[in-house]
Amino acid sequence: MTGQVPTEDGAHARITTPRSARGERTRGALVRGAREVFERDGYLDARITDISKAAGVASGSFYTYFNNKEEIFAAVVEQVQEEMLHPHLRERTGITDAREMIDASNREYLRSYKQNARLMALFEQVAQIDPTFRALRIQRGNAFAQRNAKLIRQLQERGEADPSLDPLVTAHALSNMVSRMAYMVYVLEQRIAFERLVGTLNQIWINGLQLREPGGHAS
Amino acid sequence: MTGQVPTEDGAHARITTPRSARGERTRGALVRGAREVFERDGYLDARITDISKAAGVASGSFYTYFNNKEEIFAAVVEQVQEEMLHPHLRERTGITDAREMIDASNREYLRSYKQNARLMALFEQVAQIDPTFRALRIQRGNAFAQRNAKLIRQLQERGEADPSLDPLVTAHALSNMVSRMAYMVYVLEQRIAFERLVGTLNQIWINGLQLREPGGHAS
Amino acid sequence: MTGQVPTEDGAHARITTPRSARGERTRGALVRGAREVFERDGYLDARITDISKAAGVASGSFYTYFNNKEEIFAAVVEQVQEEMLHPHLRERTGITDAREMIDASNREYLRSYKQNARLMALFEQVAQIDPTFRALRIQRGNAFAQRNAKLIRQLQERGEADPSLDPLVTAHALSNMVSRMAYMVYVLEQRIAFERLVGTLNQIWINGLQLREPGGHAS
Amino acid sequence: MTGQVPTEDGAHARITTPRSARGERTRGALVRGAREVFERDGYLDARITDISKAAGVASGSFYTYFNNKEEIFAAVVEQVQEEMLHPHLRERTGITDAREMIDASNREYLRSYKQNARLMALFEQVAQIDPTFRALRIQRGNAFAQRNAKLIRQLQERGEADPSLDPLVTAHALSNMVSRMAYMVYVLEQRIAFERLVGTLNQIWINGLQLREPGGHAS
DNA sequence: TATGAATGAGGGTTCATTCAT
DNA sequence: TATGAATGAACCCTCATTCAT
Repeated sequence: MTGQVPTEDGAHARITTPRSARGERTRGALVRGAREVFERDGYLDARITDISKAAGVASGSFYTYFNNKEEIFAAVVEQVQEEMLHPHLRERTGITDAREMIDASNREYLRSYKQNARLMALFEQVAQIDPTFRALRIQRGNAFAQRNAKLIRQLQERGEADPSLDPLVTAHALSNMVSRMAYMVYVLEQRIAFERLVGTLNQIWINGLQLREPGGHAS
Repeated sequence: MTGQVPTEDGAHARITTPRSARGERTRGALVRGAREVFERDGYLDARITDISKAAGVASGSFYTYFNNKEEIFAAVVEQVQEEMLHPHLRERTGITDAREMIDASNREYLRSYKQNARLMALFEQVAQIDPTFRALRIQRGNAFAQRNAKLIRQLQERGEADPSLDPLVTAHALSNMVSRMAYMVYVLEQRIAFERLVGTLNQIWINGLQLREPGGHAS
Repeated sequence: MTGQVPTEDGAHARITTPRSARGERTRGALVRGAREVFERDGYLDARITDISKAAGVASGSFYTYFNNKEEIFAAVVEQVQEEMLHPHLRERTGITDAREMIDASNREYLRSYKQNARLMALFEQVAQIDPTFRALRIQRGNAFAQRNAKLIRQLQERGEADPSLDPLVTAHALSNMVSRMAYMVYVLEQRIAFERLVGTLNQIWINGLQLREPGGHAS
Repeated sequence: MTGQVPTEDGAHARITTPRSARGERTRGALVRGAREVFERDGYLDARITDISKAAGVASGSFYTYFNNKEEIFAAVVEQVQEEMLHPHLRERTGITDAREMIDASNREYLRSYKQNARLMALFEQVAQIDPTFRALRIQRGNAFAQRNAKLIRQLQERGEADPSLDPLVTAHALSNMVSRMAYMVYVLEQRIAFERLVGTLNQIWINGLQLREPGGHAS
C-alpha cells in the first residue's frame, strides 16, 4: 500500500515497494527530499529532478518508487500524518467539561498548525490544485464536523447549548472559522498573539453555542 | 491603467493601452475569453493560446495588451469587480439594527458568492498560487475586518456586545467563518440549503458577539 | 485532411493545416526532411529532433503540423503516392492481350520498385511495426488481388486459363510472388538482372495460369 | 556457444555459459520467458525487465547469460529450430515423383507455419528490424532456393519442366510465393482454407514449371 | 550466481514568447 | 494592430545496463 491516494490504473504500475533495506532508505530519502523541496518551492514549482537531487539519488530513481509528483506528495502527507499523530496522543483523557474540551482542542490544533505552518500552507495549496487531495480534504472535514455535530447535539439535549442552532452547519462553521484563522495567522502571517487567538476563538465557540454551566442556572 | 496589480518591473512593458476602437474591442474580447477559459479550465490549465482562441484573435495579439497570464487575470478581476459593484448598490441605506445589518450583510455575501461560484473558486485558486493576488486578498480581508472591528468596538462600548472579545480578531474570525462556509457550500458543493446556512451563520454571529437589545438590560 | 491515417482522437488535435504560404513551406520541408531521415536511418531510429533538423526548423515546429512520428510518416506516404501516380499515367491504353498485360504490369511494378527501393524497404519495415500501416497494406493488397481475380475469372470463362485454379487465391499468390521478389532483389539486394527477373516472373504467371492463345487450340 | 548469431565484438562479452545445473535452469527460464514475452508484445516492445519477470528471475540475472535483446532472441530462435526439426523428421524417404514432392513440401511448410504463426510473425518482424537476423533470413532463403534450383534443373534436363525458366530465379519466386502466402494467411489472418491454399499453390508450382509426366510425351 | 535497486543518457512534448508579414 | 507560424528552453519519463550485497 503506497498510500491513501490510489493510482487510477494499477496495470502498468512499475512502482516498487522497497524490499531491501537499501530501498527503504532511498524511498525515505525521496520522501524527505520531496518535503524539503515542496516546502521550499511550493507544489507547482517542485520539479521531480529537484526532489531526486535533494534526496541525493539519480533522477531516474524517483520512478522506482513513485509515478509522479502527486504520488510522492501523497507519501509526504502520509508520513506527516504519522508524525503528527504519534507524539500528541490525541486521546483526551477524561475531559468532560465542554469549555475545557473546546480550549484543549483549539489550543492543540493551533499549536500543531503553527508548528507545521509550511506544510499546512502546502496542503492548502495542493487541495486547491489537485482534485484527489481536495476530495481528501473534504472527506476529513466532514468526518470532523460530524463528530462535533454529535457533541453539539448532546449539549443541546442536555440544555447546555442554544437549541436553535443546526448542529452540523454550526460544527462546520466553527471548525472552518478556526482552521481559517490558523491559515491566516500562520500561513499568511497576519500577526496575532497565540493566546489572544486561542482565547478569542474559544470565546466565540462558547458564545456561539451559548454554552451554559452543566447543572447551572442561566446566569 | 492596466489594472490594480502592477507588474513588478515596468521596464520591458510593451503593453498598449488601446488607442483605437478596434483595439478596445480586441482587448475586451481577450478579457472575456480569458474569463471563459479560466472558469472552464482553471488558472493553471488555461493556456494563453486558448484564451486568444476563445477571444477569436490570433495568439500573438494577446501580447499587444498583456504580458502574461497574471496580467490578464488581473484584468478579469477588475472587470468582475465592476460588474459586482454596480448593480447591487451596496450602500446600506440606514440600517441601524445590528442584527439586521448582520443578516443583510451575510445574505448579500452568500447570495453573490453563490451567483459567482465559478469565479470565486478561481479567485481562491489563484490566491493560492500567485503571490500578487494573495497579497490583494489579504489586503481586502484586512480592510473588511477593520471595518467590522470598528463596528464591534462600538457595540461593546454601547454595552450591546461581549466586551471580553478582541474586536479585530473577532471580526476576522467571523468573516472567515462566513467566507469559508460559502466556499465549502458553493465551491466544494457541500449541499446546505441557503436559508439554513444564512440562518445558522447569523445566529453564530449574534451569539458569538452576545448581541443584546439596544436599550436592553442584561438578561 | 491530413492524410488517410486518421488520428484516433481528434479532440486535442493541436495540428495546424498551414494557412499561410510560409506554413506550407515549413510543412513541406518537414515532410521532405522526414523522408530523408526515414530513408537514411529507418523508421525506428528516426528521431523527431533529426527530422526537424533535416528540415531546418526548430524542434518544436514539428508539433505545429504533426503529433508524432506515425503522422509524419503518413504524410510521407501520401506525398510519395502522389509522386508515383502522377507521372506514369498508369491507365493502360487498350492492352487486350493477357500476356502483354502481365508483362506491362510486372515490368512497371518492378521498375517503380527498383526506382524507390529505399522507400519500399521503409514501407515494409513500417508495415511490420505499426498496425495502422499494416492494415493499410493489407487493404491495398486485397483490392489489387480482387481486381486480378476478376481478370483470371474472365480468362477461365473464355477457356484461356486453367479452370482448376481458385481465382482469388491465385491472384494473391502471383502478386505476392512478384512483390516479394521485388523486395528480395531491390531491398535485400540479391543481384538478379532486371530482364531476367521480369522474364521469369512473366513466364511463371503465364505458365501458372496456363494461358492459351485467345482463339487458340491447345498447342 | 550462445547461438549462431555472433556478437560483432566479443571483447566485452561477460556472458557465462552455465556451468552449474542451477545456471542451466536459469538460462532456460530466461529463454522460455523471452519467447513468451516476444510472442505477446513483439520484439520492439519486449523489455529486458519483462523477460526477466516472465522468467521469474531478477532483472540483473539476465546479463549473466545474455548481453542484450538480440542475443536472447538468437537463443529463442535456436531453441525453436531444435523443436521444429526434431519431431517432424524432415528426411523425405524416397519420394521420387515431383508432384508428390511439391505437395509434401508445401503441405509441411504451411502446416508448420500455421502451427507457429506467432513465432513466424516475430521472425518476420525481427528480420525487418535487425540486420543480423535479416542476413540469417537471406542466407536460409538462398540455401533453400539453391536446393530447389538444382531440382528444377534436373527436371528440365529430363524434359519434365519448362526449359525456358531460369532455375534459380524460379526457385526463389515459387518459394517466396509460398512463404508470403503463409504469412498472409496465418499472420495477417486473411482467411483461406488450408486445403484450398495448398491445392492452389501446388497447382501454380506444377503449372509454373510445366511439369510433365516423367515418361510422358509432350501432350 | 542471484538479487533488485541505482544510474543517467536520450528523446518526446509543451507552450510562453517572439517576429516577419 | 493583427496574424499565425517559429522558436527553444524546460521537464518529464523510460529502460538498458551496472553494481553492491
